[in-house]
Amino acid sequence: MLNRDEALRFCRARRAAIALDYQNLNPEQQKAVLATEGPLLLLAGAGSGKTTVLIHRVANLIRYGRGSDADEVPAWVTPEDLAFLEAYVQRPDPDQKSQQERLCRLDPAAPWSILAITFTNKAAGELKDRLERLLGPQANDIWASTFHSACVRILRRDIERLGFQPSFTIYDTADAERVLKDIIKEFNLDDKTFAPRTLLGYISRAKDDMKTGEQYLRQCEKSGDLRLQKIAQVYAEYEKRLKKANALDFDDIILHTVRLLLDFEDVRSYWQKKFRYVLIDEYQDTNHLQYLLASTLAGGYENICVVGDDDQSIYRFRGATIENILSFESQYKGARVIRLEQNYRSTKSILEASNAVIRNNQGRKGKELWTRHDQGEPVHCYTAMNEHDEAQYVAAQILGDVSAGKDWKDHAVLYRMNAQSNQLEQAFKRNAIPYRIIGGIRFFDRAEIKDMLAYLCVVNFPGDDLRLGRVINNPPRGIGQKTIDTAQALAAREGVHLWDIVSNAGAYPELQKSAAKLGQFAELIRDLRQLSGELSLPEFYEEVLKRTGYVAMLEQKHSIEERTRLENVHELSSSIQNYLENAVEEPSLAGFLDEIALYTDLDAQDSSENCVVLMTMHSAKGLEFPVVFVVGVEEGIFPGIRAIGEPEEMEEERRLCYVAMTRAKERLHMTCANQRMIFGRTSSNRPSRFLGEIPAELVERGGHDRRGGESGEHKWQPPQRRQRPRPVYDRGYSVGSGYTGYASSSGSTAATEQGGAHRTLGMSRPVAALPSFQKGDRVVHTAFGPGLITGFTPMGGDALIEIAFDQGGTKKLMLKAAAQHMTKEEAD
DNA sequence: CCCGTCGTCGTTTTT
DNA sequence: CGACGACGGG
Repeated sequence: MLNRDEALRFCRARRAAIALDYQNLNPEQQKAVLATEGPLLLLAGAGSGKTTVLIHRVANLIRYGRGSDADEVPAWVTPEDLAFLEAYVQRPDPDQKSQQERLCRLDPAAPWSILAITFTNKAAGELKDRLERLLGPQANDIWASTFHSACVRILRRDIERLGFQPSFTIYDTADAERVLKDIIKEFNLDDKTFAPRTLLGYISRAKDDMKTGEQYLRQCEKSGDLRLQKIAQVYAEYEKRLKKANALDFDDIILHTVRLLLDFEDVRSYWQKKFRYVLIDEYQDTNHLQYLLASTLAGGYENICVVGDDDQSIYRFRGATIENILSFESQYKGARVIRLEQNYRSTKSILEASNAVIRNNQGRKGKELWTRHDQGEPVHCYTAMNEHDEAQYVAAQILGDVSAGKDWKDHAVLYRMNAQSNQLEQAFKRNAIPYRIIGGIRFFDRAEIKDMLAYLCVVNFPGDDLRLGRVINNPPRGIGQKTIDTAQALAAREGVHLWDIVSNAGAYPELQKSAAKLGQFAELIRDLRQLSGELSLPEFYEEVLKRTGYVAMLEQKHSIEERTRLENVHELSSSIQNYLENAVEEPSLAGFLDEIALYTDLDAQDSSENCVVLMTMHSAKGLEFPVVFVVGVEEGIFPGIRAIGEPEEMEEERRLCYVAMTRAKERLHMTCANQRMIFGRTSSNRPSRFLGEIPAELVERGGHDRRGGESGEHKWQPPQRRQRPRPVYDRGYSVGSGYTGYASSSGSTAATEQGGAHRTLGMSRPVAALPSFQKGDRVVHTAFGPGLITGFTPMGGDALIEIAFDQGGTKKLMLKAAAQHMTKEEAD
């Protein structure tokens, strides 16, 4: 037993000894790792090493428990131990490491008692991976997951208390909108004043407020607003239908979990006892409900650590409330706050410019990032004549960088709206720049994939009226809308599922005409249900493809579209394979559907692919690139038209600007255009106010500045640039060399190009229809004449091909674009 | 019942 | 410009 003074010294030495494990972290980061107990707010600026801290913090909990943050000493500690530890801190000896660990450990946390919540599956996956690398297999027991998957795990266990079957299905946004649309139709409401999407927003907000349909209705009745009352009625009906279908939408997953925890003391205390440490990442993106969930789960030990950056809150439009982070300290009295302000990512110029912009916001905690990095280049602001010129500038800069030794993948182009990507794509195709678009249509959002999943859902649970309605006449079985309406009306009247009517159609005189067809369909589903019990999942899926006639339907047609769909449908079986390989529990159809519902993004993007990346500024959050282009920085676009005159919205746009700018490590370009065509209309916007907020001395201007004459007529050139392979920009993009002549013809045809107009290059398994050229083919190009394909590199949904032309040397082209101008040379 | 044409209306996104 | 939904002819 130590005396008081010795105990104090022991604690100090213990903390210092533990800190030795984290010497590569800066003092603030170390503090965050070592502060294990009680509520902690970690304000982590962009590029401040947040994830590293999170990982080490978890590791510390598992290795040392609360050893670094406690002022108590185990009774078995002797003065000799104290002496040992103090000496160890002075001169660490690797041979004595295990002795040090034994002395420093205090209630080490079991992996399963740690809950680490992130927003995306990707982030959760990365967290798990890095933890496993650091801690070994025990990391698998850590609950590192998204809000939604953690809640589903909780709900599968206890949701019966709320009157749902544990086998509930999950409705995605499209499903939810479908249900709303049906209700709107049934209620005879105008779908313009009651747009499903808008209604879903109201419902979402009501849920965030923890209002049931009934409660919301009562609240709206008091308000006297007729439209709100209608909306509340729709919500009540929506709630009823989901309950009947045993379905939960994304909001319900959180809402019902919170209900479960609040209303059932035993459930609550079970989970509160289980989770000794709760960590929430991206806290600035949480909504009220998620706050409730987190604080309730952490309500036992109150060891809650939230990590976030109020300046990077960009999801207000989907319910995130910056209040959660701003008021954390008042929610948790005695909460510790640690600021991570050292930035390890960007140059001084980029950081100072970003700081200057965000400083114009009112509602923020206040935080100034700094770096040890060099000043670097100024921020390059280029004023283009139009969007075409803008895209060409970006392309030319990238070509310059690459010839100076940079990789394609060192570049990212960020825009406000997906619609802005088109011109950039064209420019990249013209200049043979391999690129990849992130976002847009995703694999699991494709119609054919949703169709197949709907079949699986119906087989899993025929009472799934929504999915049944989707597949009943798809492929066409002669079951028309009228029949479906009749059956639906019958189901509503009798209070049963659509399936109950369909599978027993003969009993209803109203369905006399289509009874045979309905019977056939019912038979199909019954057969499949039987098979699902007998076959393995992949075998079963093959049967579904065959027996539903879906594949046959696609095989009949021969357009590129159908070929692509066919491939996608087959591709789904690799998702099944993937599920089987990674399944934690006994794999099942229900388990697969569960996973799919929440893991829209199963196959993470392959970041090793050497491509320029194009994405929205929103998608760029959390990423970094040596060179970043922020395009369309104009009033009306960024900030968007809807934000002008709305101070709150404007601040959100500014935060978005901050996020976009801080993605850049070495060089940041921001561009705007004097004139731009968007949505088929030409408009002329002034440069964004955000540009004006960057101190002039940090900026280098270029391009066609309207006011400053043509001062910066020619764009800035990177100092290290020596030669450029194709001086496309300098010669002007519309007239001149044969190359650009080709470019303009491509520009006009590109819109009709097969497959290319679709965003097949999304995050998920791009199975695009590629024109059938391959390495070794002899081709004739309309602009360059005959040649031989000497290189073929698949890239996203496209491919970069290299062609050695008989005259004029070797050119690199994007296949989809080039195919427009190429034919195979017939063998003679 | 199926497929084609015309007209409308456009942020941002994860689960 | 282009995706998607509402109508009307085959």
